[in-house]
Amino acid sequence: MIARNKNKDEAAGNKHALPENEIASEPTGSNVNIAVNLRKIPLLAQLTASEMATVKKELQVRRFARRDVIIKKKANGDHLLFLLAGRLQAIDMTDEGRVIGLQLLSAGEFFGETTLINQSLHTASVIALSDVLVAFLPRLTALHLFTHSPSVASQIQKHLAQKVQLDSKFRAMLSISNTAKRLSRFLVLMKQKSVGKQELVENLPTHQEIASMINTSRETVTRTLLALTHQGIIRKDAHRLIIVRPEALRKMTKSL
Amino acid sequence: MIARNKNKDEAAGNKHALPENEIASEPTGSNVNIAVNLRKIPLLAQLTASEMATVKKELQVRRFARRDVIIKKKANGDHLLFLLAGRLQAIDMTDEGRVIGLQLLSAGEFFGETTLINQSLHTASVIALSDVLVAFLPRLTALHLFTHSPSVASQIQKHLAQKVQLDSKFRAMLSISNTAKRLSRFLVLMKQKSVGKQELVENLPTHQEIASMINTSRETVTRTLLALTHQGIIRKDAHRLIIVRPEALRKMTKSL
DNA sequence: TAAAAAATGTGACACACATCACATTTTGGT
DNA sequence: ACCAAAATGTGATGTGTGTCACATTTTTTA
Repeated sequence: MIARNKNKDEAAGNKHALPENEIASEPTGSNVNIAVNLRKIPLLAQLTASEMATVKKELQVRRFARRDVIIKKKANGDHLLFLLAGRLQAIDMTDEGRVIGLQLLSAGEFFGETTLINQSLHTASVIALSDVLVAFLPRLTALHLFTHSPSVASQIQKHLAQKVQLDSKFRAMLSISNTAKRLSRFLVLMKQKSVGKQELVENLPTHQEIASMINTSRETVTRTLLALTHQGIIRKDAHRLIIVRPEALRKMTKSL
Repeated sequence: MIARNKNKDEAAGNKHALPENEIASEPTGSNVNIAVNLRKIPLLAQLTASEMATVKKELQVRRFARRDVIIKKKANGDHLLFLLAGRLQAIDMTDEGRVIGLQLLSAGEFFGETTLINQSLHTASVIALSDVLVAFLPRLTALHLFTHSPSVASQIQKHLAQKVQLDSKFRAMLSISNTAKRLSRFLVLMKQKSVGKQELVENLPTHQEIASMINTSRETVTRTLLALTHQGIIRKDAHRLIIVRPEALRKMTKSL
């Protein structure tokens, strides 16, 4: 099942493979000095002036290139991280070395929070899908906010609860045996806005990335997407996917 | 893939199928009047005397029989629930009607919390694997504790963070292509205590239940478990499974 | 804007495992 | 202690889709 990276198709995925030996606790990436508008980060938007000042003082911004590793699995959770610009993906690896896509992150979102809360090691790696800007907030400051800032505490609680529910939807999706149905369900979960009767998926991941998230092969994603296009259910346009007939797609996920 | 319940083997699973039409918001099950020792529920153990009094007043205990439905997917989240005795399973269904096992719950654990926090509808159903005793705490009281009791707030935060991390482990497990490896990984995730060099899985679910959690068929679970037994890696004894050679099992999950 | 690297598209083939259809054993209810 | 119902065990068979091996197109990078 699914490619092992000896195949030409996958080889690329391993070029920036995570070096197992080097335990990075010091964040890598190049420091940049830019003014961050903290009010634009939802989690921090409602901090008091004094909290805001502390955060501003301790926040460090770093730039990473596409394919760089921002968090390495099993490393310590020293910081809460904010994605200021670009796109990230949380991944794990099977023991055969195949990538398992866990989560896609967009600007404004934060990550690394569960590791801080549990005082555990990172359970997944995070890599850059594009050039990115990431802000690092030291562990103790972040934990203090988690417990002492009512606005942050409540947001974290909601955020985690939502993540748990989303994960259970993903689990259900992964349990669909038929690959075409699984992909259809994935598209339904991915869709962001609706424009009239049509629905939109912006920033469609590559076939390889999709494959890694829905537990199938790159080729099958290609074939299935083609089939859906021929049936007039979806349409592709640059990096967007338009669900032309959402009902048809949703029906795909059900009836045999 | 995997049985559709027209098969004799699965038919049983559908006998107590969740009736889609009836939207149960009132909890079912028969009321019982027993004194609950709240200090034995970890989440409530550190409440103040006055909080404890309120909870005691509002808590309702109900008894359910094996296979009863305690929470129905898409119902409102009106209560936080505590499992006082017995075993529960959170499940979802594929559109073909196959059961997807999401989580096993044992005495002392609570559930229904994400629905309360998100003010959403239940995203999964919960059924009794044995006769059970469940305590119901009304929504508003529970939410009040979540935000106003520091001990509860912090426990909920840790609990959710842990759940998220466990879910990601499960996701990784589900992405293992080889069924035997997947089952081995599942056993590793299930193992509770270690006795000397051997490891224990108490309350081993039925083959059918295991199959529903690791996305395979009941027959394959039977065959694989048999194979592992013949290799002397595991041993079965009543409702326990003994991992005789943990290293061997762990190696199973890796090398091809 | 050329060259290199990713991403996408496509046919052929093999095999892991779901499915089916039973037999046998264990568990649970009365 | 009995009977029914669940759970477990086992062979035969068909097929969905992963794998391989390329061609073609698009995107990056120099």
